Amino acid sequence: MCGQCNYRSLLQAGGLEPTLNRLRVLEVIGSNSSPLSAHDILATVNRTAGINRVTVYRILGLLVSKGLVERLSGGGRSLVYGLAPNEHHPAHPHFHCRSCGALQCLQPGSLKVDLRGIERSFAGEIQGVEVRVDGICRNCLKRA
Amino acid sequence: MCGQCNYRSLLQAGGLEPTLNRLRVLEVIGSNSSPLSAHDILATVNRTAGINRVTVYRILGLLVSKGLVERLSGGGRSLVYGLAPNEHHPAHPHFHCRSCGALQCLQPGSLKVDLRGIERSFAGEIQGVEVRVDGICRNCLKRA
DNA sequence: TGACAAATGCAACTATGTTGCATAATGTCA
DNA sequence: TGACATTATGCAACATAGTTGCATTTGTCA
Ligand SMILES: [Mn+2]
Ligand SMILES: [Mn+2]
Ligand SMILES: [Zn+2]
Ligand SMILES: [Zn+2]
Repeated sequence: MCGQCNYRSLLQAGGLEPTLNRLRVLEVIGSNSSPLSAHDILATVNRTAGINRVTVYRILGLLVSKGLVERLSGGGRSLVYGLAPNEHHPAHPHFHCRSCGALQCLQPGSLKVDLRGIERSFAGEIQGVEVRVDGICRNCLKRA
Repeated sequence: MCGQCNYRSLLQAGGLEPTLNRLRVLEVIGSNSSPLSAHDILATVNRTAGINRVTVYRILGLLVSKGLVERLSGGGRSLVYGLAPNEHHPAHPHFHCRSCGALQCLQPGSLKVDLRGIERSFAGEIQGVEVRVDGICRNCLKRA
């Protein structure tokens, strides 16, 4: 979630024409409190203006390839999309509820990952680390 | 990968009849050096004896629900399956190559995750943490 | 053996994501 | 501005991953 990002500038910084569709997709991702699936992004954008499913997938691919958006495993069958870490948005882990499927952002720094061991012993190039905590969310605990 | 597991006992410990299909699926998972997709498991089991695709999915669901096998995000569209952590198999992170898609197990302990911050601040029940490191593997680096 | 339950197979289906190709919108430059 | 190229979008078809309903087979046990 971000109140400080200028999405038009972000797109231009990534070398992408700031078309209306791209702006809408990026705004939906940026204004949501947790990462969204392509399906949810499509549905949300569609509430204000028509957009094709394939266009959404293509825009998501572009945004990820330019580093504006990160693509994560949602814990289920679909991938989810959130703003990529930047100066306003520190990287952070996510929590996936195995009961209701909800996904939430956890505090940046709430979970420390020490990469030094891998960086020493691993022969490839490390580009990112995804941490997903799984369990039962508070709401589902109450219901049970 | 495991040379020490008695798969038949594992199944029985999980309250599952040790049918041939279940044994074969569990052996394929247990003898591979990295987690496998349902597609790969099906193909491997099929080399020695016929088995239906749906049966494989159902067995995988059972093995996961009984805690014998863990289901992970493979970094792409499909989920992958590996032996669940136990006394012979400490939990460990995985590496996903964005170029060739290969998945490898990393050393247990090569990447330390400190859960204490979350355990203090998070209201739900934490059941597991999945860590996936993404990047370019050694082979793909050489090729480039 | 016969009754019952559990496991498997098969067809059809859903969900998610991709490709090829046509059209529409936009940018470039004379 | 008008011609032309480039880029973005839409649409249909396809591909892949996973699920469901229901019939058949296999196993358990009295
Ligand atoms: Mn987040
Ligand atoms: Mn592993
Ligand atoms: Zn929940
Ligand atoms: Zn590779």
